[in-house]
Order: sequence, then C-alpha cells, then structure tokens
Amino acid sequence: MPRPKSPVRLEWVDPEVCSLDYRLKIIGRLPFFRHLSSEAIIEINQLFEDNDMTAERPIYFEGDPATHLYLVATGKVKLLRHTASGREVLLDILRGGEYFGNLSIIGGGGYTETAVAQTDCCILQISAQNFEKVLIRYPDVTMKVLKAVGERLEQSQEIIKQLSVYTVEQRIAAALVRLANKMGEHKQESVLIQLPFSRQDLAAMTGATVETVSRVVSRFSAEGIISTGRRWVSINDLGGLEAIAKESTVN
Amino acid sequence: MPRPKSPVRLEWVDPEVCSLDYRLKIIGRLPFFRHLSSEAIIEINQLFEDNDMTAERPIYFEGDPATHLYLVATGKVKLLRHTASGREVLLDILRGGEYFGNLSIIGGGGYTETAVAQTDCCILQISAQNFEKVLIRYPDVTMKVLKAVGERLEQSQEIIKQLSVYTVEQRIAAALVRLANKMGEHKQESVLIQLPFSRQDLAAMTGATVETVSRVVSRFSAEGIISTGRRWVSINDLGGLEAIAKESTVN
DNA sequence: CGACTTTTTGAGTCTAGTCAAAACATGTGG
DNA sequence: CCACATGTTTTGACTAGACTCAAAAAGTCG
Repeated sequence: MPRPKSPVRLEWVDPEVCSLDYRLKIIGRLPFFRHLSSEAIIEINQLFEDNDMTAERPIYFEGDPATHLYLVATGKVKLLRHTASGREVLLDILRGGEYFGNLSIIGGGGYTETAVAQTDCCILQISAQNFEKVLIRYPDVTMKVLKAVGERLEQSQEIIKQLSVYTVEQRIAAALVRLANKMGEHKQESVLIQLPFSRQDLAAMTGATVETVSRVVSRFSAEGIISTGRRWVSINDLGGLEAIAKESTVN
Repeated sequence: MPRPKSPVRLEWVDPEVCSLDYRLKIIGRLPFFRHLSSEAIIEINQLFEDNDMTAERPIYFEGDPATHLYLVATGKVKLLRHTASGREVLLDILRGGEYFGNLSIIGGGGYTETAVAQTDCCILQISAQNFEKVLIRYPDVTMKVLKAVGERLEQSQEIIKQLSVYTVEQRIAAALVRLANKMGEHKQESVLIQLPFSRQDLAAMTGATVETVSRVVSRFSAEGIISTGRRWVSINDLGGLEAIAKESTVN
C-alpha cells in the first residue's frame, strides 16, 4: 500500500511584505497587546519593521547581541540551541502570532537560543529601545509580557520533567500531542500537524536519535495511532498518544 | 582512611522571626528592588509577612492556587515537580535572597511546582494583590522582574539541553558545578556545597537513579575530584568537573 | 548501643545509541 | 515523462550506558 504524499500545505507567504491589515491583526492579537485600543495598535505597528525569510534561514544565533524582539507573522520558526559537538536541541516551534527573541533581557545580553525559519515566513521586528518605549507608555503591557514569559518558563519545566523521567517513546508521544494541540489541523478523524517536520526535528525535540525516532514512529504508525511520510505527521488517535505519554512505568 | 564527618554547618535560623534589619537587607538586595530608595524598601517591607519553616516542610504544592510570592530570607528551599508515578524532579535549589512562587502568573492560576524547605528556614511572603500594588507603584520594578524571570527561563533551557544530549556523568558534573557556583563556600583549595544534599537530591536534579549517582560520585571521589559523605559534597577540582561536563562525545 | 537512614556494591537486563547500508521520496533537468 | 541526484527514512546488527532488584555497609542520632 503506497504511502500518501505529503498532505502538508504551506501557507502562502507574500514575497514582498505582509499587508498592513495582516500586520495589525497579528500585533493586535498578541497576548500582551490584545487589550489595547486599535489606535494604540496602529501606533505600535509603526515601530515594527517587516522582514521576509526563506525556509532554513537563520534569523539570529545564540550569543548574538539581543537587539530586537520578533514576531512571527506568517510561517513557522524554530528555536534551538547547539551543543559543543554540534548536535542541536529543539526548544520550541512557533507559529503565526507568537513572539521570540529575549524579551526579558532587553537592556543587555545576547540571545540565548538560535532562531531559524522552518518555512518561508514573514517576521515583524521591533528594536529593544522601541519596545521599551512601548512598555513605559503602556505599563500594563509589561505585566502581560511577564505573564507570557512565565508561561514559557512553565513549559520548559514540563519538558525538563519529561526528559528526566520518561522513556523516548513517551517523550515522542508527548511532543506529538503538544504539536497537535498547537499546530494541529483537524481533517475528518485525524489531526494533521501543519508543518514540514522531519524525524530529525522530532529527535532534536525529544533528545533522541533519528534512528530511534524512526523506529518508534514506525511502531505508532503500524498500530494505526499516526500516519506519517517524508517530513510530515498526522495523528489518528490523539487519546491513544496521550495515554502513552502519561503511562506510568512500573515504579 | 576514615571519611570526614559532615562539614556542612547550617546557618542559625531564629526560631521566631527574622530581625527587621535582616528583612530589609534581604528585600533591598533582590535584583528587582535593589535600585529603590531605602524609604521605598521600608514601605515594601511592611507588605511582607514572615514565616518560619522547619526542614522538609512543604511550603506549597504544585497545583495549589497561587496566592503569594515568596522570598527566602535564611535557609534553603527546593523547587520540584512530581510525576504521576511519584518520582520527583528537582528543578532548583534556592538560597537566601532568591524568590519563588509564580511571579508571573499573579492574577490567576496555580503554582506550577512544589516548594519544600530543604533546611530550617525563614520565608518572607507577599500576597499577589500587594505585589501587584508594588508593581503599579514602581513600574521599573516590573521590568526587572521580567528580566529575573527571563533568567530562570534561560537556565531551564540550558538544563533541557543537558538532559537532551549529555550522559549522566556529564549531567552530574554540571549540576555540581552549578551548585558550587551558587552555594559554594571556599575552604582552602576546595569548594564546599553548603547544603544538606543527598544522592537522592542529586539524582532528582539530573534525571538519574540513586544507584547510578552513587557510582558516578564514587568514581569522581576516587579520582580526587570531589570529597563526599552522607548528605554532603565538596569539590576539590572545579576545573576538572567543568571539563567533564563539557567534554564532547565522539560525535 | 541500637534503630534508622543513606550510601554502596553486585549481578542481570533492557533501552536507546552507534555504525553501516539499503530503501524510499522528491524535485530537476534532459 | 523518465532517470538521476539528493536528502530523508528505514532496517539490521551490535554495543554500552543506565536501570532494576537485592542485599550489605556505613553514617547519624537519640
């Protein structure tokens, strides 16, 4: 039985710039700007520049001086860290409407992770100085930013727990569940992870090797829990995956 | 050759309350209050209550509604998460002058980790409402708080990297280096980790089992890199440990 | 001096990693 | 439209690092 071709359909990215309307929509929906008036959003919008990126292109590297806060308009961006030996660890994958670039280190320091365009994408950026102006002008935004960073911290702690005590199989299941909840697109019974997503990526997300990931994914696939192909994954039984992720070891 | 008795000397904790002077010192040195005038600190101090805890006593549990921000005055506090099967994952150990309790989730949500007194300690606490008042009154504090949370996020990401790609031996070396830098007390050539600190704790910090930790620690000890006993560790060759932590695997 | 906890040691097992090679998918240019 | 070049995924055989279970040894405290 032949495998289906990739069902992932990449969103269209305007080769020039994102439209003004779209920019306003994205900026206005950020968790820390959502409560502002549309006049304020229009004003803030003017502090952002846009920037088109082709897939695979690095946006900044770990250690570069942190000068901007970024915002994904369209496309997907991955955040990663490199080890001395060159292996990469995938910390997060961001979709439209998410921010990145050391929000909190504004006023000194470098980026603590590398950001790479996972697909063609349009990125909005604001300089640290301008962002600071916004925070001073709208103090309640600072509070919401704080909350947003706190949520990322909480997610990181959850990942630490998973890496500490779960098996590779459980971590892979958990990573797929996380992505399905974030980037999942419901198609009939199943949930397609809307993202070009290789075994290599999944390995870097779960601290495993490509080979091990391939074996586990094949097993899930044979059991009918997921369907996969080259650089895509679709989930047929989300509940089943969740059960595997939580399943407690004998002890 | 007989092992030395525990060289860890626990700080004295006043069984009643921390002195006013000490409270002001601790509060005034917090990274996010440091820049305020002493009048402001005195005023803020009045919003804190103190609370004495005996060793091993839980301060709050993961999931409890987050009502306070806490501050370690004296003693040590550990932050951990529990897995479904009851294993615990040690996220951080805090010393005097560090804060805990979901700073960023203020205004809804529960604690995302459990906090337990590692030694007898004195804890200062401020309610979410009062802390919010402080933030509104001193907006630049919010910015510094943001930076503080950002630093915790960065530390968590570093730990994710370590758990993802390093061996248990490397993770143990890295954890000891981290603790030495944070709680280390220089004694002649060596650095004593000022903390009652069991193999179990080290295991929970590195995602390993007690037995494996014991074997690795014995090896380090035999090589003269560290000295250890029951619930204490002292480091003789910090550089050596750092080298082990960074040492890249063949690939 | 016990009673208790923490640490160590040993033997056996298994999960996940390594290395190497084949199979497969995709896009390109002839 | 096919054949090839390229990147991705799979499979296999082997190894090793870390876990489990069990029991002994060593510290600590009343």
